[in-house]
Amino acid sequence: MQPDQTDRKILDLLQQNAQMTIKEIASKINLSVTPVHERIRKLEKEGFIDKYVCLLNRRKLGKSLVVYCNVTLDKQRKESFEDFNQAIVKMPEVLECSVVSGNFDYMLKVVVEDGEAYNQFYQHKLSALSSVLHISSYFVISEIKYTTGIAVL
Amino acid sequence: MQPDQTDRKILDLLQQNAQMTIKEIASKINLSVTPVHERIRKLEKEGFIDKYVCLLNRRKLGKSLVVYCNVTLDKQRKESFEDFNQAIVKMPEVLECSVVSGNFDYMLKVVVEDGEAYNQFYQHKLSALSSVLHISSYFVISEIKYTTGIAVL
DNA sequence: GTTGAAACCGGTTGTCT
DNA sequence: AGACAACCGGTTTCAAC
Repeated sequence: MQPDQTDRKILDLLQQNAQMTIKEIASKINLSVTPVHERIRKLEKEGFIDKYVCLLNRRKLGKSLVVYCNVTLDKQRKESFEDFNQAIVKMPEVLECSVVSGNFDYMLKVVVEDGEAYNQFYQHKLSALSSVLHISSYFVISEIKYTTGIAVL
Repeated sequence: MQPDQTDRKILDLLQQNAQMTIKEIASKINLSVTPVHERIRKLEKEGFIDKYVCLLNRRKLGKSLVVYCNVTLDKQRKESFEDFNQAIVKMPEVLECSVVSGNFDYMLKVVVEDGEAYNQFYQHKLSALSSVLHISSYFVISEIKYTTGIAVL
């Protein structure tokens, strides 16, 4: 079942700030705590809410460099995709990895300390995979926008 | 001041699951609740923790399509970058936008319902910006990995 | 940093409308 | 389905070690 407008309001508030209390949410949408509480439980149980996390400050923790990578695999080897996927999920530097359409196979988002750390990652981890044929790296110079919140209203 | 190993353990647990109680964290790192509580408050106050959010399930909410875009601006106009940045931050479809090095200017991550919705976004919102010279779109076919958690240990 | 206690507040549950 | 009230558990603060 798709969430109604009230549910969507709740989802939107929680994806902006998961620390908001049920009371605060209730007052914002002109309801009492009971229905808000029930709706949240329902949204969690039905899988509309995947998880609650905290977002850390990359820079303050020394992870100053973000790199988007385009990766092309060696399609001669039929096991290339499976091998690559399994290797990628184990790499903590890789935050996002998707198979994409177009003139390369994967789009990656990599977060590391600095250029030197990226060089290490590139040479010894990413290009070291036998399934990888080609990599293009795009270094983030300035982050204009970053949000985990999707449009729900 | 940089967080010590205990702080980093706490940060790692919270970026995996922000609902974990202080009690649970304390038992996992063999400490009592008081110091854990103090460390979390300190990490929040000093800005290592940016915010607490919930991550929604895109698919269940009908946002099935993710597209990475490479955007090139019209550099003849000196106000292009400022115009573009201001427009992008207002677009709820755009979750990530960064200035990057290489043969184009911006990398975007866009989340929409489907191909038709992307077409609408592309034609009427993104390419409608006067500062935009060229756009390349890479449609996500399969999401291999997605996490907001950076390596902190 | 630990323990224990107390106050507080939000989450949780049951009942009523 | 929403409002109200009582209970429970975790958070928060404090004191003493």
